[in-house]
Amino acid sequence: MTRVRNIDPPLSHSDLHEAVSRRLERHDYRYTQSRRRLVDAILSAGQPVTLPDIVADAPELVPSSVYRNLDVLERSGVVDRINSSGDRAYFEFAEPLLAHHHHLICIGCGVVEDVRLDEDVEARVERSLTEAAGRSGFTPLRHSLDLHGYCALCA
Amino acid sequence: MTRVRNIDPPLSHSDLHEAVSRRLERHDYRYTQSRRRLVDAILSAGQPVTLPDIVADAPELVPSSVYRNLDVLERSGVVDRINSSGDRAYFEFAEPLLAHHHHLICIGCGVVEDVRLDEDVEARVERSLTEAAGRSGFTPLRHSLDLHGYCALCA
DNA sequence: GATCATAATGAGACTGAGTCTCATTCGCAA
DNA sequence: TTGCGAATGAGACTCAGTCTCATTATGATC
Repeated sequence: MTRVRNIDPPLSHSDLHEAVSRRLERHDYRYTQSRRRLVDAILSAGQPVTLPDIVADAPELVPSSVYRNLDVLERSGVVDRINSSGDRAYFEFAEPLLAHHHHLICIGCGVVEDVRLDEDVEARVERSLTEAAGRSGFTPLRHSLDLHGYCALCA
Repeated sequence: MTRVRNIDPPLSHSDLHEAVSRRLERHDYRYTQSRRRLVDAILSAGQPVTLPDIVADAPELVPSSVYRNLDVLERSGVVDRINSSGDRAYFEFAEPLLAHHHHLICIGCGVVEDVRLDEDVEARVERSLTEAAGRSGFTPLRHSLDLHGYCALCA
């Protein structure tokens, strides 16, 4: 699992653990050894990862526990789940642990890659979406702007 | 399945069937009775639908065939698959059979609702994304701009 | 309209990502 | 150090979606 890191986390390794710990505490979860190792595995990938990616990087982690802990991390706002076009979910650090960004999703192999846009475009999108959501009685939390197509390998 | 229709198809009922037929033919698929009924079921929903929605509306349709035909319709550009936060995929007519639009995805129940944005915002997003994709050697086909949050029922 | 080759269908078995269960272990508080 | 609730590991389980294969519909040709 040696992938290019597209979006650098704005925090150092120890600050990241610190931030994760605070978020877990706020939700009455413990920052255990295996959760720490899970966070390290996601960090070392530097890109959205699937369960197989995580277990390949840290074979001592047990799948059922990893799923459970990804769920805990998601509830605590540490991790975001990305539903790609494949049949597996991808996970990555949630904003603002990772800078705001979007995804290139390959229709061929389902791989997910991070990408950033202009501040200007972001602001307009945000405003426009919030307006539209209001009309439907929808309470928005975050937006995901994904580009679907073929990655360099599948093209 | 009486849902509000958010985005009207720009085509009449018969024009829609005509357009679907043409797209299937272009891909050497036949527009059979059961595919016609499937298209009607999606049309009558007026919103993104899951397999249970479709089968509830047209019980004579067999799940395995529906999946197979949704796949055929997707390959032919008749239908788009939406990966919501739930565990089931949603389907709706692809653009330009349906006007260009985006989705409100409920984190609580996974339901998907259609929504439209300003032309202006769309144009900027399109330009910005295409640029970003180019930098990654990615071949873009379409973008999906989804808003994640809670629907009126789950809020 | 009859015949034929091929595509599509229906029924059910199968796959596999993700969840649940439960006995055991860990982590924290007093 | 003890005790108790939270977390873990191992594996059974669920169920959306896919695959298989025998049967049936479809459209092309005569």
